Amino acid sequence: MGRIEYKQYDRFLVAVDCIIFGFDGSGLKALLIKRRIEPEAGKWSLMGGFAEHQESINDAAARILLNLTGLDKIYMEQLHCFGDVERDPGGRVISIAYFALIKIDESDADKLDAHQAKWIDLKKLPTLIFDHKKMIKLAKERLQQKVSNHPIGFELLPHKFTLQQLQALYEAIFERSFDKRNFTRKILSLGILQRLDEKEKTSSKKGAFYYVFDKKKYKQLENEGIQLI
Amino acid sequence: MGRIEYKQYDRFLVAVDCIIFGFDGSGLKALLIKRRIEPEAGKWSLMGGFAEHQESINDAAARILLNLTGLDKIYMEQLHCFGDVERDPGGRVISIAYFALIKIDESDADKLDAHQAKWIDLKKLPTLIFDHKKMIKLAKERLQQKVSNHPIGFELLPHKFTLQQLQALYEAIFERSFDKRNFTRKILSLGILQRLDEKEKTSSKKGAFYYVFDKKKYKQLENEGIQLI
DNA sequence: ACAAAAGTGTTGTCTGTACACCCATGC
DNA sequence: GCATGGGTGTACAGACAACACTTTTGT
Repeated sequence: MGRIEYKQYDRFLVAVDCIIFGFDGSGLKALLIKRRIEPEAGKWSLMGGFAEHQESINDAAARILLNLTGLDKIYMEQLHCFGDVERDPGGRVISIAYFALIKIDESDADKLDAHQAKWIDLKKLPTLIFDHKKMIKLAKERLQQKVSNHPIGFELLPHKFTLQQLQALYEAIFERSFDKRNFTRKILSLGILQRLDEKEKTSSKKGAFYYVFDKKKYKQLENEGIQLI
Repeated sequence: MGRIEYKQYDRFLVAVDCIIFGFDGSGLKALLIKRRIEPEAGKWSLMGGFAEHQESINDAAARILLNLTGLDKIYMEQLHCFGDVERDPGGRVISIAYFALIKIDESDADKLDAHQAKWIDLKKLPTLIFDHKKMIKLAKERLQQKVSNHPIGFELLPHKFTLQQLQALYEAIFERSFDKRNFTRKILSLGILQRLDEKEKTSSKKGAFYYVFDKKKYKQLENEGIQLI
């Protein structure tokens, strides 16, 4: 069966835009670039690109993320297809938005520089091209929802982290504070964290234990679903 | 600013496929058609069509739904973009899937006949073309999730309905049974149902009160979020 | 010895769940 | 008067939220 049908229908440019989240200990950040092509060259933008025929849309998203950050095997999830007629003044382009969670210090600094990419706090977003601000807003909502039931927050933290870092992350994502005692009890009761014998000593004299996320224990729980927040 | 850029990139056919849910008192149903174009003509399929340049993707979905059912102003939500390279043997087509909830008796029977459309119980799906079964599976999961927090289930019921119909709907969506007393208490405690003075008398001698969904009261609650299940 | 962050328990309230009987009516 | 589905209450258990003091150790 050849690819001979469907001749008479309109064809579209298909863009992929990536909302890349990171966390540096204080606020939740998105990775933004200075756009290099017209229209709107020089303006703040999400990292994006056009899908190609020989790759799936998911693969296109992975390629674009790799291109900017040098990272692959990253947590990434399709967000939404944005398909308004006038969303891109450069043409009839639909955009499939993806959001990704990366460890902020693992990205390739040279590549980021080459794209003039910056980590920008979600509370201090500049003007963005097209519908990119809407995309980020939706991505943040989806992240909140997802994080409530899945332990994907760990994708944003270093391999080992303290409970305080974890709590700070959740507070940044949900833009609210949690009671330290309740938070600790809840998280530990899930049984998906493993305490190391090592302590983080830079931010206190007593020192705080490091923990690691135990993926195996989580896999066991996954089907029942977990309630984190 | 003309539409002169982006010349060198690949262009895609963009399909829209609609998962149309309905409820007839027993099982949850999806509206399927016999496909009329090659490839795979004559096979069971979701209702779909190609997006056109002068319409948004959302508008395309609404057009396709109207085309099949004669209905507009229907609850419809974008589900996911399916973008695998080989998903459609007829060409490099990406598909944006939408799911819709309609009142099964309000659809236009002549139009359904014209497309050889049938309401098929989700538990008895036939073989479907392409990735359509995957689409339905994902749509059902999304419906469950959405219905847990939003009163969209009412879109599937007649304007006035009994508590038993409502419970049967939820049991069909979640594929489990609920305790009648707990279900009634929970639903009524939300304060979004209004009891009519009228009773449904065909299925019992005592008769069951009709209720209507009170949209205004729901709007007041919407921001807090509601927990239905 | 003191400053600074780490770590830890108890109580009351709310929410979910399990469970069984009387009611109204048409026949 | 009886069969049929309609409608209702209670008690227990688990989850959540509010709340403050002691511990460790580097200086």
